[in-house]
Amino acid sequence: MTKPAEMPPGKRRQASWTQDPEGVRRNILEVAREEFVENGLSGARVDDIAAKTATSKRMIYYYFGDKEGLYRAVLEGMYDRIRSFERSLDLDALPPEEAMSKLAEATFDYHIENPDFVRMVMVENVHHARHLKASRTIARLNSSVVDVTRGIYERGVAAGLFRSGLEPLDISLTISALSIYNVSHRATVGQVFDYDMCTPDALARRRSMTVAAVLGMLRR
Amino acid sequence: MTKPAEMPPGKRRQASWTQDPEGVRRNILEVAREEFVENGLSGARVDDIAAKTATSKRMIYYYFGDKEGLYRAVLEGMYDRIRSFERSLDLDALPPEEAMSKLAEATFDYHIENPDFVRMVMVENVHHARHLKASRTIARLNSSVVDVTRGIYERGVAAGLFRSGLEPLDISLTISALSIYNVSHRATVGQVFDYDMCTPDALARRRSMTVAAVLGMLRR
DNA sequence: TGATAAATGTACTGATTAGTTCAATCGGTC
DNA sequence: GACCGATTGAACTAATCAGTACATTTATCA
Repeated sequence: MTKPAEMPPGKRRQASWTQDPEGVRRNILEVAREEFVENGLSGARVDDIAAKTATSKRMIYYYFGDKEGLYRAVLEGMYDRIRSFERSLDLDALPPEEAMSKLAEATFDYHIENPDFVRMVMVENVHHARHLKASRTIARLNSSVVDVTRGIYERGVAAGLFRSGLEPLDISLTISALSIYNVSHRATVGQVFDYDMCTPDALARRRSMTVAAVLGMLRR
Repeated sequence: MTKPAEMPPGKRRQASWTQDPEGVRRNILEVAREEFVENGLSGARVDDIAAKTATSKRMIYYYFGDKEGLYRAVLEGMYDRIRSFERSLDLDALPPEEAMSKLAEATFDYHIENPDFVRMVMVENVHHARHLKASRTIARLNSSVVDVTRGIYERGVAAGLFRSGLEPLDISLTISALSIYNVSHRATVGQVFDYDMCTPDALARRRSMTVAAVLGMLRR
């Protein structure tokens, strides 16, 4: 009760400590996410990550092997999250146009609320998705959103509301493009056009324009 | 006439050399563009750039001061190019819907044909547009495209073709989002959905969907 | 309780990397 | 043809950084 009580919580235990593999792992992953999202893979520093951790650099290598292993683990975690978001979508009960609107809005909102994911995907694209390729967990766990989109689209075509001949995947990609852009290009757009896409007002506009664009593209 | 004739053009002059400031500058910028586009700012190596140059590392620092100065110069060059593309647009003679289609298509094509620019903008966004901010040349030389868009949009509204109340800038951003995505996210989409957005077929589809989305969003 | 494996801390190292030093050479000019 | 600023080359350096060696502590279980 002499020293431990005054420890800044989460940092610097010395004489005695208790094992907590899962906690250490989580802690490292959290810090690493912030650093990779902020600085990219090559910009992030293992020493900086370690310093912001409750543990030491040693542990990073113990659990994740090397810097890229850590990066991959962060990436996988983020894809896990969005996959579970996609699985949570349940739009079968709604009429086609409404379902498609809700799908676009939910996707839009997800990206606004998860800028870290958007930035990580950007970083990964700069690296030509090399680490995505290397990850068994992620590869080929793909199409849940596309299936949702296909379902809605086909109902819409059957109901005579949507024009036929479109690829569901293309529809998904259009929604994705319009959703991601607000986050991914916020900085350059902000600078070049002196316009912040992420104020509540701007977001409301861009959100409704996204829905309008998607539905406009589908209607016959 | 003894040595110079057999020099691999652009590399390794030694005993004697001829001054060519502009050539050296251009050469460095070209190589640097490739490297920054491929590896990002922190991923690019000054030594690698120098090695691929017809000149030496010394010259990089002589002309550009430091790594960031070189990066900024590359960035500025790319924005110069797209600004001149934007100025070249002349759509006033066309009826509003056709003009808007052509604008969307031209923007789409520009990004497909200039993946380096798209990637550089991505990199810059990862850095929160810090270098764009620092560049006098680029800052505030903005809105030419938006002016073009506004012109077309207002003609369309006046003609009763487009619904009113939209922001021209938002229309520009929608076109931009749909155009950039194909290049910027080619790698991750390719991996996650096992789909190459940049085959001729895929591009044709995405191009026409982009036009459909933009017009669909504008029509009343 | 003692042996063993898992988890952790401390201190170090070899390589890489941005940036520099110093001097040589070129292209004009007077 | 000598002088001077602009341009260039080759080798060097100080700092940074990913990764490691080695020792120590904790938990588990027989």
